[in-house]
Amino acid sequence: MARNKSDLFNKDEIELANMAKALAHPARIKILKILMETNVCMCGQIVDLMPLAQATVSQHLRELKQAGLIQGEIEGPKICYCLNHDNIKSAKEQFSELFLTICNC
Amino acid sequence: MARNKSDLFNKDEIELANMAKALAHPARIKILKILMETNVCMCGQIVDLMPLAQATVSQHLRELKQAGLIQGEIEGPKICYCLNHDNIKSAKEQFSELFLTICNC
DNA sequence: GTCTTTTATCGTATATTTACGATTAACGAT
DNA sequence: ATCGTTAATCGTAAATATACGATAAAAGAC
Repeated sequence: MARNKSDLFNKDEIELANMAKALAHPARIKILKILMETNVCMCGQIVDLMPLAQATVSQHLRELKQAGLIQGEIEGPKICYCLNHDNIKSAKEQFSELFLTICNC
Repeated sequence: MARNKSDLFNKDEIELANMAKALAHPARIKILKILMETNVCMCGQIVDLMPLAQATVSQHLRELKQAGLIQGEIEGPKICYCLNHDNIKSAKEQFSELFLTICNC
């Protein structure tokens, strides 16, 4: 069983689960906050603000990018990361919908 | 590095990440919806509605319980699971706060 | 061209997650 | 006491996530 998740659960559930997975690590939440609250955008600057090695931060950035929560714009040898507001908005709405469904509050 | 996460990230970030992790699987999202939308509450009934084995569903139930999103009340040999509305409300607020922080929308 | 800076990727080790069948435990009914 | 029923747990296999150092790649500066 469970060879191919897309057969077993509906698309909304899978999408939301993926979004939740992207948020399921404190490092990634912190990165999102850094990108919003500071004018930091480069990987190296983020590394300086995090208790993790450069390779690890890069891996987390990739996951956030894959989830669509951030995007990276190449500026010469550096890359300026920024939040993808459209997709964050969409994620926000997906979570809202879930809580609307499961929370009578 | 990263021996003890609690030293490396702040409590809010870790809590939210844990909540996100609890939601980071379509099976668990589906279980929450089932508990809200149907009058099903027993593990066996949930199994019938899911494409997973009883042991696997039980494992997912345990994770939801650990995260505080559901609770189980023993009724003889069965256990009636139900949503923990207080904690779901709290989770909802945590996510809201995150999106308020990272989304200018 | 070569050097420097920046970030991604590789290789790898460890931990966690996910799934299952089989078994156990708990309890009501007989 | 024995028998069903229900759910948890055990044991295990496979996949994924997390972390790191080392290396590679890309691009501007010289």
